[in-house]
Amino acid sequence: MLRMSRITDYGIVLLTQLAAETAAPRESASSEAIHNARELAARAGLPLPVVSKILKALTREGFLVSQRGARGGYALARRPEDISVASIIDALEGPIALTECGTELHGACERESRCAVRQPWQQINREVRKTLERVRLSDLAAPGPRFDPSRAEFSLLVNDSVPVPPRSGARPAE
Amino acid sequence: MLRMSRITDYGIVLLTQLAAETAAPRESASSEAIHNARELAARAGLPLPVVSKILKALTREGFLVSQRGARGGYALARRPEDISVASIIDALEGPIALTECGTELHGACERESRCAVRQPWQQINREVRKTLERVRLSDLAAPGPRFDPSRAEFSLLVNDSVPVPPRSGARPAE
DNA sequence: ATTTACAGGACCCCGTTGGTCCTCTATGCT
DNA sequence: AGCATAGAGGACCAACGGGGTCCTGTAAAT
Repeated sequence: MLRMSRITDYGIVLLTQLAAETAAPRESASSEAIHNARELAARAGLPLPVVSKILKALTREGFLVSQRGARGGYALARRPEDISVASIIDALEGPIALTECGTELHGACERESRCAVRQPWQQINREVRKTLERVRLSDLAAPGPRFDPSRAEFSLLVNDSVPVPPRSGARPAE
Repeated sequence: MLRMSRITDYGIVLLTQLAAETAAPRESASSEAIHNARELAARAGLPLPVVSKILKALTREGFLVSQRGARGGYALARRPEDISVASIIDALEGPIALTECGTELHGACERESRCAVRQPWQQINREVRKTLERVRLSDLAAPGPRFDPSRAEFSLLVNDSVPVPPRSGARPAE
């Protein structure tokens, strides 16, 4: 169904949690914004090992900064409004492309030179990507009821204490 | 990578072939526009059984009309400009949704009432869907160099005799 | 030194997807 | 009438990838 992988879904949820925290109370720069994997997993209602894996990936990809050792954890590396949903998907899922030949890279499909649908697909992919680029992490985390579809500002309830279980498959963290 | 299934990809290629045929030479209504599965498979460079399966599905879903028996085959049920890419994806792949809770139907995610990212995702899905709805089969099949991203009109070469192998995995039909 | 947490792997199971095949029915042709 | 063609429908299978677990190493705080 035109799906993203679950990992990406989870990743966005986790980043949203961090972003909400960051945005909401104060713009306290440092220590308040750090959260360890266990805590984030619990809040998201996801198994710790999975969350851990995702957080590591997000760190490698530059979305998070990590602090090792006791009292360590993760914090956003950039401001939520500087992180687009498209970039998260790129990082966790590879380049956004509905079809293989939708990628700009050549060679994936051998007879691509004669393919009639290749160019249109690339165009479609660009459109979809633009849509996803307009949506920022701050839009997902924003508590205010801003809501303008064409500008991609969304409203939602951020419930700080009881968060964000994304899918039916999610089991309680342990 | 935010992928569509290969079946859907193939389906769009097949429909595009039919559409190009319909549009290009003349608007001959009837007998010229019918093509059997074997022929379409050969032209697409895809295995016949797979193509057959897809064509059956597209018929069930109302995109094609079929003629059984000798000299039978398939033809477009509607005009190419009345068929959106979104509707094809819907038919072959289920509802367009990046995440499960992106669907409008409830109950998929048990704790959806408290989920912070649900509403934004629904919005995002609607945006993506709108993009895919603007693209019509006629845009994919059109030989002319119309090209206006914002209006979703695309240019491409339609090579009539040697067509449209979609992916690297495709083997010659037999 | 001990404990807490992240880093980076290896590993494995299960579902989905793509692909095949077989039988039945409808239609055209001779 | 009978044969050949072509779609309908469904069972079945095999490969791949995703998501989930676990283990070992290292950094930092107390």
